[in-house]
Amino acid sequence: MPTSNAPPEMLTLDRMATPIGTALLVTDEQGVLRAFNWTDYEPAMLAWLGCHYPKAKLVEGKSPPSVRGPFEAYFNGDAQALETVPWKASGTAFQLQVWEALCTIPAGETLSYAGLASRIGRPTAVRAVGHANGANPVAVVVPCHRVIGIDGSLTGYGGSLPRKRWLLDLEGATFKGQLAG
Amino acid sequence: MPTSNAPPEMLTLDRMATPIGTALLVTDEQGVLRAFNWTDYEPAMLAWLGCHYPKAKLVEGKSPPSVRGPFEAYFNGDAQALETVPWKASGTAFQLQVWEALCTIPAGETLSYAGLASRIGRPTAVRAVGHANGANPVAVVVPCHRVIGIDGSLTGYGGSLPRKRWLLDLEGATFKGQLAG
DNA sequence: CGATTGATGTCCGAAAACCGCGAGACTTCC
DNA sequence: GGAAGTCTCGCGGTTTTCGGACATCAATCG
Repeated sequence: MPTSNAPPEMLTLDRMATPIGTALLVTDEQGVLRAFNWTDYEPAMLAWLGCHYPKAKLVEGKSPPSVRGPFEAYFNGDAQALETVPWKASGTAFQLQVWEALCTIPAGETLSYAGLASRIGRPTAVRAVGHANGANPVAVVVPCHRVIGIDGSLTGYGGSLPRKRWLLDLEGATFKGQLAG
Repeated sequence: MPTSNAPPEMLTLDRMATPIGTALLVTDEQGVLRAFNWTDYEPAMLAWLGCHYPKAKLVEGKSPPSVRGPFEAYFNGDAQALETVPWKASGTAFQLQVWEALCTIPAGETLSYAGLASRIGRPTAVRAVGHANGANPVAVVVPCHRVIGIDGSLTGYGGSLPRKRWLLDLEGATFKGQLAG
């Protein structure tokens, strides 16, 4: 099966209710996840899509079960469910390197920005890693929320810190500022 | 016939001997001229192609007769021959405006930079017009060589001044510094 | 212990430089 | 005189450069 590297011609936008807001799932013709976000960032996401996939038509519709299913399982508490979701991201070589490294952090664990920087062989590029982290278009599936400050504090998250806290709680990770019990 | 506005996927590079050097003709799948230059600027032209048509594959081959024929006629002395050659250029709105205005200068005539600026409705944008003139990717067909200083001197030409002089001579234009007779 | 600084990739906006010009003021040299 | 050259400056789109801001962290210095 010849997997095309050409940019997608059509993208499907699905909406899914979650405990932390309505999620937006964007998949291509092959059912590969191309973008993920929450509705409060919908304009920004649409702009990003227009910039990175200028020729793609965006239509509303359901994502395939191979994508939608794992998301439903995840938000029902199955922290590993998203590992099977196929994704493809558009970015610079450095960003792709960071995003792939993110996927090596298992659910339930966390890593510091410095640790992530070391893991891609550039121990000093800490801030650059943080920036690349924030540019991740397929949040949650590429688990940028598992990166926290070296002292265990949550520092930042594009989808708002409460969501980062909620996701890490669901995955059973430990971090600073966590509610006791 | 649906004429696609999409960037070309394949470009054909042809070489043609002329009295002023070997010319490079670049045409797309529809036989539309996309670039023209001389071999002494080949690296620069290839770089330009790579920048403006990043996805196009460049192959050596003959241009279609609808392009090659007029060029041969032109260099044999038929000054009007190139008016039928289809061309398409990639540039800013301002540049496109300048390049189309250039095509209103008939063979055998010249126009000053200031005159060209007035003709597009921006009488003070003289240097900008000169700059856009120099960025013309389809030289000779879009006759940027017919623009000269207000005092009749040749000023500049991307393909070197001797070529500008030769082209204007072929077209029967008058200008400063012309050989008597 | 608090404040400061340096390293790093990417993006973005502002600012400056670049010119295939032309007009006007001056100088030169018959 | 005056024709032709030189200098200076303003013009404006494009390109290049530069500086700051960041989802950080460790080292340094009072």
